[in-house]
Amino acid sequence: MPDIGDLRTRCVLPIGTVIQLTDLTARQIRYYEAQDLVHPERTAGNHRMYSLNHIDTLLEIKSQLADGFTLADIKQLMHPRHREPNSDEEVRQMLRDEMMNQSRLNQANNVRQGFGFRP
Amino acid sequence: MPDIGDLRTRCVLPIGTVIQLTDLTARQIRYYEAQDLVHPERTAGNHRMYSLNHIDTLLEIKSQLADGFTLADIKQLMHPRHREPNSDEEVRQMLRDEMMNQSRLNQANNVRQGFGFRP
DNA sequence: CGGTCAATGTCACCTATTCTAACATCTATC
DNA sequence: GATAGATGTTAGAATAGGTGACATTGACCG
Repeated sequence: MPDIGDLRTRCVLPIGTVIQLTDLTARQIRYYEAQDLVHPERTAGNHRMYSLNHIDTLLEIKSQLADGFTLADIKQLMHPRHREPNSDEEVRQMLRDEMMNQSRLNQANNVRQGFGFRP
Repeated sequence: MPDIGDLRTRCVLPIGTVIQLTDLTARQIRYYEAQDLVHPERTAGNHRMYSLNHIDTLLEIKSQLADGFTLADIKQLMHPRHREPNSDEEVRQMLRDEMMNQSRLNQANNVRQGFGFRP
């Protein structure tokens, strides 16, 4: 009898389902993994399997990308490197740069004024 | 943006996942469907897809089978045919029969005293 | 005991889904 | 225009899943 309680963290969803739930393409999902942003499990046959938390992460990535962030930025935001020299300040600088650098967003459809959090 | 809220009813799990979560075999899962006890959706490519509610149903079936019920019994229990002549009484009689008929359970491992509900 | 039925196992054959790797495209930036 | 980041596309191979048929097991019953 398996433990059904931890469904948020259990990897039960194949990539086809993830495509449906996130509206991302397989290419995108695999690329974000290659960039070290999601880490699905693998079946014995090497097929990726995702959890609901992975879905949330992917939707978050999608949202950040739409806001003009880079995958490298998002990676930093998700895994802040405390204790490493200059890293905190570097991240803050990147965020400041992003907020100043509205060029990407100006061309985009929705011109928003903030990111919901301030460095 | 898909609606992620109704995950209990959304069919997102392939049969391989269902096998893991229920500890049933593919043969059993498909047979219960053939007996009209579960009704998964199908992908465009004809692959079965299950929801969390389907998982619950399958675990319930498994439990009832372990208690000595027949798939036909379980179907009646799940879809009681009200309004049909004698059907209610028939089901009650079946339940009484099951409770009296301990032969199957005696051979089984766990000799239980009740079913949690009484007709 | 031999037959029957419900439930499950197993196998063969076919289709769908996913995998990796490589190359192409598009866009913003320098 | 060259570059880099993000994504599209395609080919070829492997895994996962589908159906259908036949075999097996264990109760039950005359």
